[in-house]
Amino acid sequence: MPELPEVETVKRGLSRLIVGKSIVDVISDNPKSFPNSKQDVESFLLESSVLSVRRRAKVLIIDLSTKYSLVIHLKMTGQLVYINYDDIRFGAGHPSDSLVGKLPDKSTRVEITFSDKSKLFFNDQRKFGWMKLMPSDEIVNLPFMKKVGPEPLDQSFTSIDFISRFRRRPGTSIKAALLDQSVIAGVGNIYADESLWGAKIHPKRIVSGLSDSELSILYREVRDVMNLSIEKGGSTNRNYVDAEGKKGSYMDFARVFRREGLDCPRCGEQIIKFKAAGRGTHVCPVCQVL
DNA sequence: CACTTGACCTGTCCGC
DNA sequence: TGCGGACAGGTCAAGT
Repeated sequence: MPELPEVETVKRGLSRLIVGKSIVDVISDNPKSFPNSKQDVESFLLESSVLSVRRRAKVLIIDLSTKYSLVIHLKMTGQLVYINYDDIRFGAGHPSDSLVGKLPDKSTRVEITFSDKSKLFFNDQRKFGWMKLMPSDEIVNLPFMKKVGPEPLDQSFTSIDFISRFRRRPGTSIKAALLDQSVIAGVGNIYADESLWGAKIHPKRIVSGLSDSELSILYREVRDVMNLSIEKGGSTNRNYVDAEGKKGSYMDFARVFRREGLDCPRCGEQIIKFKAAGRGTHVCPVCQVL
């Protein structure tokens, strides 16, 4: 899933839905998805309550009253879906109504129950994702957190910052650099292709060959595309759903991603697909030249 | 050192 | 309908 806009959408949903709730039970089916000792779970997760939900890059952080946090990476197919059975019984009409009776399913890796009987399901078809319990103040020491680049949507993150970060990777392709989380945080395959199309830059161009002005346009595109996607609730390419099980609609607005064979919305040429930086890559061959 | 490729898993889709 | 292979939103380890 889950690039920055999708994780941000889940974060906003969970902030609204689970802050203040107390955890009373946890079931997990897979040690890779939930690599926590029974002792830690009993001491720091059960009977704790949720203080806040945060996001850094594509990582979600649920802070608990025990000064521990659940650190969660959804990787490709992870979902976090909350269901409040009382809301449904009383006819509050939440989107998650349609999921009642469907979860847990065979992709459910962790099921967290709150004191009001509502539940949070961590589903992950491919089992790449994980949900790790750790002391809140140790999160910054995780290797990923130490190396991850700045948040591109932060107010304080300027085009000057963007350009100087990319200048540190002069020899690589612009698509590989965009996907590299240590350059800037949160861009994945969808938004890399979408923003490169917006900036009229071919994904295989080498960073050193790009002008400051081109990088500055790319900076704006990255931010515009991800802000638009957050507004649309993210992209549901395959598995992604938000905290209430709803799909995101950014794919309806995508200009190149998964649109191979269709017309470029700018010039009408057919979109093509090939492999770049090891990933399926979508390009308008007229707007984006090597 | 900088950069690229393979592995981690399961499910789906496409061609034979 | 069945089967093999390619491919899928991310990140790390191992390779060049």
